[in-house]
Amino acid sequence: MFEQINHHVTKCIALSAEELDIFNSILVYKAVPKKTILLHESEVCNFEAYINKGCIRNYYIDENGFEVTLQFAIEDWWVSDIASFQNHEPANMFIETLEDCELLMLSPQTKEELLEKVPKLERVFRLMVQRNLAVLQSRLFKAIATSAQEKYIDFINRYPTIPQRVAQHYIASYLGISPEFLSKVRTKLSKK
Amino acid sequence: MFEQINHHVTKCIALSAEELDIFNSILVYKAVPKKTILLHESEVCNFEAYINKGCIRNYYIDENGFEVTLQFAIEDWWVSDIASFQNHEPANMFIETLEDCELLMLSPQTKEELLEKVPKLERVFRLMVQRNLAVLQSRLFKAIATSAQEKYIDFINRYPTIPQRVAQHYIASYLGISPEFLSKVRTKLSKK
DNA sequence: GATATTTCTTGTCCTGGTTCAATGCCCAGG
DNA sequence: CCTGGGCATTGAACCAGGACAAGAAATATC
Repeated sequence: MFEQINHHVTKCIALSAEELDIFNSILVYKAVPKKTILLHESEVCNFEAYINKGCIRNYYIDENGFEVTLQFAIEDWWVSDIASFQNHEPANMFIETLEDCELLMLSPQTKEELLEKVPKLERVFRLMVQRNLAVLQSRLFKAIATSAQEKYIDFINRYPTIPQRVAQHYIASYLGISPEFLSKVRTKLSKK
Repeated sequence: MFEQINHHVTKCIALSAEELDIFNSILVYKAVPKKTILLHESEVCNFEAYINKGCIRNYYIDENGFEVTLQFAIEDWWVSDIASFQNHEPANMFIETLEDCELLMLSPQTKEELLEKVPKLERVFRLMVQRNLAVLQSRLFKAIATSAQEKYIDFINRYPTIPQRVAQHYIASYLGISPEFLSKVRTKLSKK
């Protein structure tokens, strides 16, 4: 059950067997069916979840009901609303499973406890956030500077397995275009 | 010289006088004239700079020469290409002073040294990155989901001092619209 | 296996924003 | 004091992508 996450963590930093044991003993396993809302806007997010198996998205909704998918997360990713989790403030996004999922969870308390017992992990979490930041930066850039077609091509290159797993209109909401237009882009591309 | 940055850091975490001394002794002061490129794309970023005074922007350029301003940074902010700095990989952005600046700089080596001597700061830097991430998330959302006019109104509410300090076309490139259209949005708003 | 529901496609019309060009403005340098 | 180069503004023509509607395809439900 823990091989995957241990491999994930030890890619960042070397840990002894005891440290890994502490780490694993603190994680809480949870199986969740698909279409479950893990976090609702304006709730405080009380988890950071490592995805052992499954697929999750988090998204915003604006006052007109317009939905923006912020991220798809699959195996070997973490999901959370970090700001809400960290500062115990209400989240401004939703987190929802798209498939049946197996998760390994931390709460604010257990994360605190973990970092106290294995301070080296502080670095792992910082690197995680940083990587996230880099991804988001390049995404913002593309959202602003490129056409719908380029965005879609870039998306399937970067996440080739996602299109087979999630409905197309979610991808449209990730790219910031209408589902109809995504469909048109796709037919245009397939004609080449 | 260090009051400002010390205040900034101790807002996050309590530090003893000795710890602050270590911190300050490691920082390197640097004055830089305006219009200086601090980091050029494809260089490795070797600094994290705290802005004691001045104004800086970082931006991407795509293959067609299209420019996107990722961030304006003023007093009490840090600038860097964190991914490049951390992983010693080539940057994909530029960092440029817009005014004469006074900076307090860390290099990868001195940051490492600092974190070793004052491990508590690890947390400060993580929180910094997290805050950055939260800002970027909400920005991506707005870039995708809102009109040019909304983006501009949101911008001046969030950063009321910036418009007086930087040229308008930089703001347009931050908002992801053309300078001409920003001008039209502004005249429209002023007529109300 | 039939039906209901959700998802995807296709077409038409419409709009927010771009591009290009012309004009005026500000101010830095001689 | 003039002059030249970047900025901002305005207008006209254009286009990428949105909104809406209607049908087709795929999935879920019983």
